[in-house]
Amino acid sequence: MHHLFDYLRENVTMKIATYNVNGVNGHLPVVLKWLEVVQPDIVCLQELKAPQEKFPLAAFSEAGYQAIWHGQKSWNGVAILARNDIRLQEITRVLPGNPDDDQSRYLEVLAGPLIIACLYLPNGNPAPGPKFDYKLDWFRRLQERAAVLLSHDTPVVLVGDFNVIPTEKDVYKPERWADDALFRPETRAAFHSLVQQGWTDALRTLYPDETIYTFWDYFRNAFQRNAGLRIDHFLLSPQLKDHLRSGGVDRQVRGWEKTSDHAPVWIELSL
DNA sequence: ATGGCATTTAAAAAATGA
Repeated sequence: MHHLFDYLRENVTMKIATYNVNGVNGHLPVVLKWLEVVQPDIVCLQELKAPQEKFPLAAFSEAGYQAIWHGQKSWNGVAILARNDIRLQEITRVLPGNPDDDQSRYLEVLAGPLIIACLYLPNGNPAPGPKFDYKLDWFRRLQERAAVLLSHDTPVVLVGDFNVIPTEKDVYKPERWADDALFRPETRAAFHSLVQQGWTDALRTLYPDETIYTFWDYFRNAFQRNAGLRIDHFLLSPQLKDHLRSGGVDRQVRGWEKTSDHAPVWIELSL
């Protein structure tokens, strides 16, 4: 009976979403409304801005989701939600390589047939400086972990807020961002080098030439002017490349009241 | 070059973000 159930469930489309919520409690009504409308199977959240004990588990349970989360007081924090019929199991909540790193920015789980690594890469501003050094070192550690993940047979999705504008196409005014930690050559090189391991940038692959933004800052009517950035990404391991069916940005959510400065991004995989 | 806005923490103003 269980085998039959697994067989049936694994031959459907799985919708995976990522959303930097900029405060999971401050923006909880928006997150819940979006979940109800979109009903993704798996959701990666970043910037919880909540300590471990203040994660709103009850609200997500009521919405039909189980959760694993790694909170932190004031800043950072990542979580993975999965619909209740999906087997969800933590692998690690630490990005290896720096025992002194106490920032909650990485969570890796087994979710059904997939490994999902939910990440919130450091912003890195101002650059140059110690924060930029931390960003690049975090990137180095991520690339090491990503290589390990690629060496396994299980398909992997690296997903979250990378705080990287990969190309000039991904920012409304590239010249304004030349010295920013999200767009500096070192940052773009690190992202490019990661992708070159064999990952597929899902949204860019689906829409090679279109303007795709996932973030609009709160200032100067950035959303209304479409002055945005593409910094939230899905990277797919080689096994998943031919299973990518669709993807997009839920732009409308950015227009809601009391909303995050990011919009949710999603893909559909046929498994 | 700066600041525009928003969140959290915690009780005013600072730190952080991108």
